[in-house]
Amino acid sequence: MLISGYAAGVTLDGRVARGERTRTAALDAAVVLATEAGLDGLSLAQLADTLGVSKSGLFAHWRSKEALQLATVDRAMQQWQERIIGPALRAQVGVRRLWALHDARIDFYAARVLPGGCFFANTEFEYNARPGPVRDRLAEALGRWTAFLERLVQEAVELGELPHDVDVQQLAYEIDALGVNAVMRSRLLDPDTAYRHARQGLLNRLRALCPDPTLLPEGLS
Amino acid sequence: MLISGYAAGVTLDGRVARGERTRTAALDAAVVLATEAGLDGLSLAQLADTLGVSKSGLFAHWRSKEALQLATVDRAMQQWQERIIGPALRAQVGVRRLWALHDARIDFYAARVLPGGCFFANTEFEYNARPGPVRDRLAEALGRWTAFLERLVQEAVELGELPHDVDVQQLAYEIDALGVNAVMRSRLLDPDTAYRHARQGLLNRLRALCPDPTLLPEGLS
DNA sequence: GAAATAAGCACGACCGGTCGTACTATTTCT
DNA sequence: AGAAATAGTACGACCGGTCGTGCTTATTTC
Repeated sequence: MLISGYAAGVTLDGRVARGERTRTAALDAAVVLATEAGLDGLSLAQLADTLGVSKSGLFAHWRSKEALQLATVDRAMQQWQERIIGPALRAQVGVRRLWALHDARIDFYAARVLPGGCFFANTEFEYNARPGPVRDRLAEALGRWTAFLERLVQEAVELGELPHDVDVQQLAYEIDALGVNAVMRSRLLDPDTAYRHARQGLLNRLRALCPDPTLLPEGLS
Repeated sequence: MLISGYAAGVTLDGRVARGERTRTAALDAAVVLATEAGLDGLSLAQLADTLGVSKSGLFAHWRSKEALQLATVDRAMQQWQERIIGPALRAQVGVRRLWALHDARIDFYAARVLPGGCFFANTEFEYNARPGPVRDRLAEALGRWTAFLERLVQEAVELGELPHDVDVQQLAYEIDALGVNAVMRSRLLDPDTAYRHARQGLLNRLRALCPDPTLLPEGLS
């Protein structure tokens, strides 16, 4: 949502314009803070204070709070892509990539990159029953994530690393469920137990399904 | 948090006092509204309007918003007990009770008793990173629910309906994860698919573990 | 190369509205 | 009659948002 500023946020000699830098910094901070306080619960004053910027300065970049919220969701998707999906794609396709994805996700939670937990889990529950553009964007993000997970499972099936009669959507659902529950419990109960259960859950599933044990990581417990 | 009113909220002839009735009605409404707007996001004005009562009327029953939030959590636990745990306890102990619990939970979500989804899932994600009495109460609620789930699994093991080497906590974790994910996805994506995956997930697990197929419900798909 | 111009950017002050909360008066039930 | 329950009212703080102004930076002109 670029209201003013250089086109595409770069100067003619290719450097990143000042405004573009503050924009990104603002969104990065917004992702962190919104994960703690909620996407709606985060006040513009709080965000502005954290950035050392005035509230009106934020309105120079986004025409409304909702526009900033949408941009924050997009930024969080980028970060998820870089932090979770990227590493997974560097693993070999198939069961190993599926495991790498799940593992990267749990690692991301365990590293407390976002002290508030998971941006998407938190905001998706927050906007469960709040129709509007933000909810739609979050639903789209969830849909894309689900489709990606299913594709990874599908690839493992097509490689013969998982049985052909496995229910792809079902397995993808269960993997995601393990992760969602992990981030919630890790913030309210014992974190290590939560992470262990999330990892062990997928490991058990793969052990039961995958005929080739060399594709799986060594035992966890 | 009873500030005024008849002791124990009953009159001398045993009827429920007026204030006690409005208190309960207020908490019931608060559970519904907080599930939609968040426990913190719900404003006292909105709650008072819904009840046809003035804001200050609420302060006669609870000294602060936080006190009302804590009472709301307690009320939600009561409802969960009546709606989910109660029906499960009427099923035969063991695998059948475990299934009844999971099934009652999914039914509860599917019936949209709370249009906003699940009170506990929503608020637990909301208070993930907000230390204080409310978060502590929610953590306690989650801990109790977890312990209950684990006890049901344990009972099934002790009855010999599940193998003795099954990881009780792990299985309980996975069952809960299926339910949590179901309520989230049912509000953002296709509800029926979410419920089906949640049910099928446990069914698959039990089919793989339970030596006696007569204890399981008939196939779902 | 320097001066002038224009655009991008951020600021402080301020708006109407709503938040949670307190205090007092009045109605309603026991 | 007296206690309990509720309404009315006011408050200070904070909410999202607007506006006019000045500083900084890039581009153009001389």
